[in-house]
Amino acid sequence: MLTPLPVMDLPQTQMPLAPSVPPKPREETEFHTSSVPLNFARNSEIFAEGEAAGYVYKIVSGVVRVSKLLPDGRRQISAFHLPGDMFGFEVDDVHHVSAEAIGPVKVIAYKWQNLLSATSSSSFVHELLNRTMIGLRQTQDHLLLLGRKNALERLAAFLIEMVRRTGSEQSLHLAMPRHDIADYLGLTLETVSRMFAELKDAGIIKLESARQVSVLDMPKLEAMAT
Amino acid sequence: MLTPLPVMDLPQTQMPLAPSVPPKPREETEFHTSSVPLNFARNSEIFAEGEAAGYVYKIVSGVVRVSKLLPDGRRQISAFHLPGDMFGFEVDDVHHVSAEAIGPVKVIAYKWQNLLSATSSSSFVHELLNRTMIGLRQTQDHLLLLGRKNALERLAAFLIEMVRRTGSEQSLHLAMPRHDIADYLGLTLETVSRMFAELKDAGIIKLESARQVSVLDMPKLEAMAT
DNA sequence: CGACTGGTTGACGAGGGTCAAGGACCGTGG
DNA sequence: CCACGGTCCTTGACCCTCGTCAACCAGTCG
Repeated sequence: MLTPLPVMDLPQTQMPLAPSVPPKPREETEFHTSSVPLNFARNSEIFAEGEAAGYVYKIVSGVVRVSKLLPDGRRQISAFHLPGDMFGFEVDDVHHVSAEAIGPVKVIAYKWQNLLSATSSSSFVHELLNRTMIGLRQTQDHLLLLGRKNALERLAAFLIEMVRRTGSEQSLHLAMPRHDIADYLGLTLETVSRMFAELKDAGIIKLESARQVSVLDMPKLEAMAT
Repeated sequence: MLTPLPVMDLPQTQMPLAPSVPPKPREETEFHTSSVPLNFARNSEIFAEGEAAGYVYKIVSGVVRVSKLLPDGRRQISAFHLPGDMFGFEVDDVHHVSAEAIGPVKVIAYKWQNLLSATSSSSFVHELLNRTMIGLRQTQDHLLLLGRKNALERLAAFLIEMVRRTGSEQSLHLAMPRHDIADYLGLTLETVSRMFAELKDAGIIKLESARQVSVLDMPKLEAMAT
């Protein structure tokens, strides 16, 4: 199940605010260990597309967005990661997506090489294979959403996904702004906002605030997600 | 590198034409072996969403589409698989996508359990992990296409992908009809047809026939894919 | 209190979907 | 050899969903 091995409890240095340079695992801190706890501030970059990959991250707290950018700035968020999730796997040694902290985030970074080395149990490779296959499945589901669902269906599916993953039936808290939801769903933030209003007007959800949503009629919401 | 082990050379029975019932690996044929060669006719189903999973398939010849359906018939193709590709992995024992032969297809089916059992080398698990991570990366790239690219960019990206994967610089042969391309790109077949015409009118491609495309200006095509 | 970030709402237009007609290209059979 | 049917493809006309642009509102932090 992958639990951190020898963990150095680093003095948790205060992180600079975005968009300044994010902290990376440094030679000195990872000298004797394969797992390093790290903190990231709101909107700071955990790793960037094109950067050398070498670590796998497991979230302790906070939410992370993983995304790809086009040269002109259009962005697609491929996943949100919640506490317990892992991200940062790469086939080769280059990241082909970037990862950013949506709010303050605590992660544990594992050195990729150590995980696949002979010393590590093969059960870990199975674990990793499992997580990767699950990620692939979720991404395929998301393809269907982006390729074939309309705006209302997309938002409904998003809310259902969040309710399921956070385990919060009512009074769901959304960690991310409308802009991130839009870039996850392949929409604009205005359209996301309009669809929230539509679900609200239909009596399916209640907006306590922009980030705090109560699902009033789960069956109807599920019906809308098609 | 995963090559078939003891292969029984089955009498290659003539396949029924679609949409009749496709052949599945049967008990009698897999009794002593973990790999079975199979043939599928045009448009026949290799496996369906919701069906029990138990085999991994490697394509010998032909092209396979992997897709998901919404209840009302909207379809998203998540990938096309060419000879040498493998597909059919599942985390649990149920297929969450379906796979169909686009034309006549020859595959080798491997029993999933045998591949992960103690007898199989751990290098195979690494191989599988690699293929899955590559699939995940390609799917993430496709998310960006579906979520953020316009119709012309999508078709350009598709043609570039096909040129790269088939290794055919000029005179690319497309195995699939417009409808499948559309369902892969999240468009309608009419829009796909119009974008083909647009690329043709711009002098970037030449349409020998609907399925036979010559790329006249690869740099310009790459520029259009954004 | 003011500045900033984030969210909502409206007016308008464009990109791509829908509907429809017709053309091209097969393989089959008379 | 040609006619026929089926599948696939193209093109046009129209329309709808969602993106764009803009103004305004709400909450928060100094």
